[in-house]
Amino acid sequence: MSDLLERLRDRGWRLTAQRRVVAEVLDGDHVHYTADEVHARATDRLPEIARATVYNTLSELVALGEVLEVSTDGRAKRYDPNARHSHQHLVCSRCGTIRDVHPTGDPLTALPEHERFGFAVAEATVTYRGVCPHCADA
Amino acid sequence: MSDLLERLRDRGWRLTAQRRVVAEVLDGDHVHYTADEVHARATDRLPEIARATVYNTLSELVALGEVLEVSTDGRAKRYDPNARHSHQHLVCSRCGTIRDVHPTGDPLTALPEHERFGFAVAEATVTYRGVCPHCADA
DNA sequence: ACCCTACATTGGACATTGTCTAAGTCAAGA
DNA sequence: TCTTGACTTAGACAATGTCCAATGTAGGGT
Repeated sequence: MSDLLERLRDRGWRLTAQRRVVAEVLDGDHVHYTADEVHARATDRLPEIARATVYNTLSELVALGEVLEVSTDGRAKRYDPNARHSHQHLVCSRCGTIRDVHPTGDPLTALPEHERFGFAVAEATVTYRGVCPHCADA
Repeated sequence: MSDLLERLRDRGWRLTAQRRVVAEVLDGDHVHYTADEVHARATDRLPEIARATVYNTLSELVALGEVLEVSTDGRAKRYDPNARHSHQHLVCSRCGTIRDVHPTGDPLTALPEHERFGFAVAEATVTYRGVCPHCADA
């Protein structure tokens, strides 16, 4: 993620202070912030950044394939900067904590041809749910 | 689904016209309506049913395990009456159409112990995405 | 180094989806 | 039939996301 800004500039992205800050907030693995969480953290570094700019920038990063959009609970979408390594998610059914996980095999192969109904199936996302160790104690 | 109302009455559910209508709308397999779609269809049969009642009734049906809540796109949740047979979903990435599908094997077994991070993993939901035949033509 | 200008940002209104509450209504048991 | 606690209602409110016109600015051209 550290050379993200260079990759984006190479693709003709105009580099503004706002975009830099959003990218910095998402830097680091295993982060799954909502748009408003990104906005709150961005505001720490650039106090007047607008909510709409955060939404715009996140959408662009998703469109460029640099960030994944994850919606595990029907509430706010979360943004996952770990887009370069295929993975799935494990979600705590109590507190909502998310971890990246790596199941074995390719889930696409589990869907037989006669269950595809003529769709050009391109992707399979798996969400595992269970109680995390922290919530199990409480 | 046809004996749903009897099962619910056996569990002490108070049977009102509103609840009956919501259950009737969800009757039939392979239906994946949003709450507002359920409300629109319920209104055809019972013009003054309130939106809140539809939301309440759907939540109760989910809590009772009679209906599944599905959120495939971060937009409105959809309600799936096919809760009695385990299945997954295939979603068109253009038009959002949803089909029930039955992959082979159990996706839970694909998550090794060392990838569970101490979670008591209880469930795995898989969403397949691709372009449906209808959208491929257009 | 300084302009241009196309693209980005801003703030706030608006849209969608879902939740809550207080007051009125009714299903079902006695 | 009466009673009562559960159900329904309407509308305000909350959370999340989108849109727009006005303003600002990054980066190329000179």
